[in-house]
Amino acid sequence: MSGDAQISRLKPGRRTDIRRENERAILEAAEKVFAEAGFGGATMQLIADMAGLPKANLHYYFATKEDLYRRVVQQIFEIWLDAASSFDDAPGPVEGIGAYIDAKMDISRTHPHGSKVWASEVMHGAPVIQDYLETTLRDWTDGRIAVIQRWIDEGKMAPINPRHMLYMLWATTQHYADFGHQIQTLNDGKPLSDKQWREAKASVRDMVLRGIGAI
Amino acid sequence: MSGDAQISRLKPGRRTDIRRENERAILEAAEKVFAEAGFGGATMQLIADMAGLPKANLHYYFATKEDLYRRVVQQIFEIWLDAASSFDDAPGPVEGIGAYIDAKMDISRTHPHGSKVWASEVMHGAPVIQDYLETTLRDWTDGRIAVIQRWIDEGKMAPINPRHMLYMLWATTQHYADFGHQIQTLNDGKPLSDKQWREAKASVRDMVLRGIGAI
DNA sequence: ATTCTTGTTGACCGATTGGTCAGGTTGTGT
DNA sequence: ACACAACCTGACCAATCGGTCAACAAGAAT
Repeated sequence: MSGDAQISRLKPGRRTDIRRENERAILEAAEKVFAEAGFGGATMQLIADMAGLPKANLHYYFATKEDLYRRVVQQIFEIWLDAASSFDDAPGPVEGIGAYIDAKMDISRTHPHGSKVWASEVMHGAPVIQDYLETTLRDWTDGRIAVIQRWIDEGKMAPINPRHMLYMLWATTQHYADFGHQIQTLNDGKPLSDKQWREAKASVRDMVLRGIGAI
Repeated sequence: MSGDAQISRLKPGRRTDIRRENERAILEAAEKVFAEAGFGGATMQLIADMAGLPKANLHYYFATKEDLYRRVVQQIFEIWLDAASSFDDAPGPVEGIGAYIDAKMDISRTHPHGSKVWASEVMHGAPVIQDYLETTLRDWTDGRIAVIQRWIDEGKMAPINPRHMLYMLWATTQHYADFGHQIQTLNDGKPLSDKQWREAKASVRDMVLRGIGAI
């Protein structure tokens, strides 16, 4: 994951920059292609074309198609985990869950491709990130359920089932990324405007917070 | 779509039965394979094996892979449209939306594969059912939004945005099918029991109905 | 019994795929 | 100037794919 910080650090180095830039371009292109075509439908040639590199060059940086795919999936998972920090250090559900919804809605807008790749991965049985689900995600989920249960016990929200609340939250926020095309079609074929996104965020936040009796 | 009701109807006919049974077996296998591997990852050979037929026989009933895929997508869409009738003839949101949630949750349990195929299709830009989104789905959505708006005007629920309420409803109910694997992993690797499904349905219904101020 | 339609299938084909590799170029340290 | 490592890439390959086809088997109609 991270272990190359010793060799030749006199200058930022053009060589290092080349590697970093090419890997970034490949990952960006791969995220888009995997999202739009799925793992099976994506081709290394298409990713290469979109990244502006010859196909053989992709295999210089990423050994196999699966390695590249794995990196893309890990990327969105880490982004989501970072956003989850909104949950901590909150005095109650209105602040904690409200901030979490805002963060996840923002990610759905800024990283729609990653969200789709994750959804596709899970739908296909999570062949490459099953261990993440069983360790990191499970631990995170259990921790937040405990926090929510405490808020319930303190009378700060209705006695709902915390687990199903999390599912509703995940489902609703990610829906704006995963089903973005359907939403756009129902919006006269135009992407949601800034104003419409603000209304979407406010609607989701209000409905969820009212649904769990926090407001 | 439907136009063979004239020729040779003396008996139910073994030939007709063969065709119906084979098409059914192929569609069932295809739904599963498309859901688990995506359109690009699915192979006609795999579908044939699962249906218990030689591959060449698939092309006798369905000309191309895309034709077969199209039929699978149309199937789940019609099932959802049928369930949407729960919405009509309801005196208020508690009955109408409550029944709709129940129906969609039941479908997520009984037809998880179809739901995944639909999700995958939409995520990839709806290449084969774009016209359905622009016609049937749009009309249906506009109609229900009008009903919901009427309920709001009659003071039967809070003045939420009907469109975003529908999105939350679709997202949450279909999440139990599309992300069933993730839910199962977080349930100690075991599928939801009958009791857990009842609790899921009740949780979703309660949170949504409370979220829109109907209870 | 003969004819015709429907259903069945192994063998095959062109196209595309992920991945390899040899031989090249470019930048870096000495 | 030299050597070395990192980077680049056209050409190539075995495997797999969707789809075709000719030959055949089985019911139905006459």
